[in-house]
Amino acid sequence: MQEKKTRRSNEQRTKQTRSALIASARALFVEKGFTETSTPDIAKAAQVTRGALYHHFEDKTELFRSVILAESETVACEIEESTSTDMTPLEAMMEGANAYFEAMSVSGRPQLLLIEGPAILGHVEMREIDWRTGGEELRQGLRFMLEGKKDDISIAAMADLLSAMFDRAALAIAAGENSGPYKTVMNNLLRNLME
Amino acid sequence: MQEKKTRRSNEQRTKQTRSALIASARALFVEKGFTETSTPDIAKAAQVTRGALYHHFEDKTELFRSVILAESETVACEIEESTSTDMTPLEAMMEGANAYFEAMSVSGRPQLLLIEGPAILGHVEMREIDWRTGGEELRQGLRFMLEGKKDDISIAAMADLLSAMFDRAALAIAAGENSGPYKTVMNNLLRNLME
DNA sequence: AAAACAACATACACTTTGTATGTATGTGTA
DNA sequence: TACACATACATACAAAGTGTATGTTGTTTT
Repeated sequence: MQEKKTRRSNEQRTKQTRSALIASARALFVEKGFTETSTPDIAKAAQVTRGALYHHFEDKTELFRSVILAESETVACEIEESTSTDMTPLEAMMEGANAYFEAMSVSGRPQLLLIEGPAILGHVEMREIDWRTGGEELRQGLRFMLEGKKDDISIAAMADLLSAMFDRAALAIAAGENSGPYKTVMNNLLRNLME
Repeated sequence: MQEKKTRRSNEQRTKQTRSALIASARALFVEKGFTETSTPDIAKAAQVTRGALYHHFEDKTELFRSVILAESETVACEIEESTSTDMTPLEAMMEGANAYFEAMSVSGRPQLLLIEGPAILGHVEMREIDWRTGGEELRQGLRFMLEGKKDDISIAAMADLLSAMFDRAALAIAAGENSGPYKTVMNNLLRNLME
């Protein structure tokens, strides 16, 4: 009759608790935003106590950071998997763009990565995370496509501006706008960059 | 000897108190962000009590909204004043672009309008505010420039994406990046849209 | 098995928010 | 001018949330 909870190694305990917290936090952050989400609620949803939360994360912001990092890495992986080495730079760009939109169509991602993230962690840190997780590929692609035509500074700026458009498109689509026009405009723009 | 505070009409009292609160709130929101700014601090800075704050604003968010609206309208005005009716659409666009960057170089504006705003008020409301205060002019300009070449839907999408680039450029510049490359890329892009 | 450590749990002190209620100052009217 | 009323503000309070300090249970090490 006694509910002897299965014996778990510390490693397992940590992994499971952290996962549960990150998953529950993600859901609540998406639903109500960072500030409107309380640590008691997160703990409740993850079926642990606040003590566990504060044992594994320095504070609420640190937990948020973990959520963002996980989300960001997922997106980066999905983009990377969509492209292969035997594509032309343009093909890779186009495929990457599609993969990005696909990845960002997962519920809550635009909100987390493009709205809450910059507000809570700051635009500068979010930009760094972006670069580490996928944004660099965009710059690489541009570099190939514009070899010799532009200096590196301009290419960096262009990559930044381009990714701003991708982000805005993802947000608009998430907000209910028709995806067609946005995707068309983006595709045309990429193509025009090649000439 | 007694500090008889000058008799003020209710209209004056309201105007002064609200102004003081909005000004102090703006400064603190820029300095520490919305969530990290407390209403006691705002009231202290404005030299009124929290009672006054909650008398004039429904809650902290409503005060924030007022700050954002004021800021947004200022930017819109500065852009509008920069253009005149005797310019070609392209000229007006270019001038408007310059005016935007100029306006967004005021300390705290990118943070308020592009980061905190979307997070606190939501991306959808911020987009509406944007349209009411200046964003519409961008769409108008595009419509002129692309008369007949594109349908209205595409033009709306393009305007949105274009403004996303402007915003990102403003943020990058505010974050310390060199403004040159960003402005150059934006100018070239606008020019290329004309052909 | 005992000590040591990691993973939690509980209790508390503090801050913050919004509201409810009280006071003062200005305003319309007789 | 005096009174009634409305508006602007002040104070007090209840509820909720954050992070920390300290206690307890489970796991690992020796």
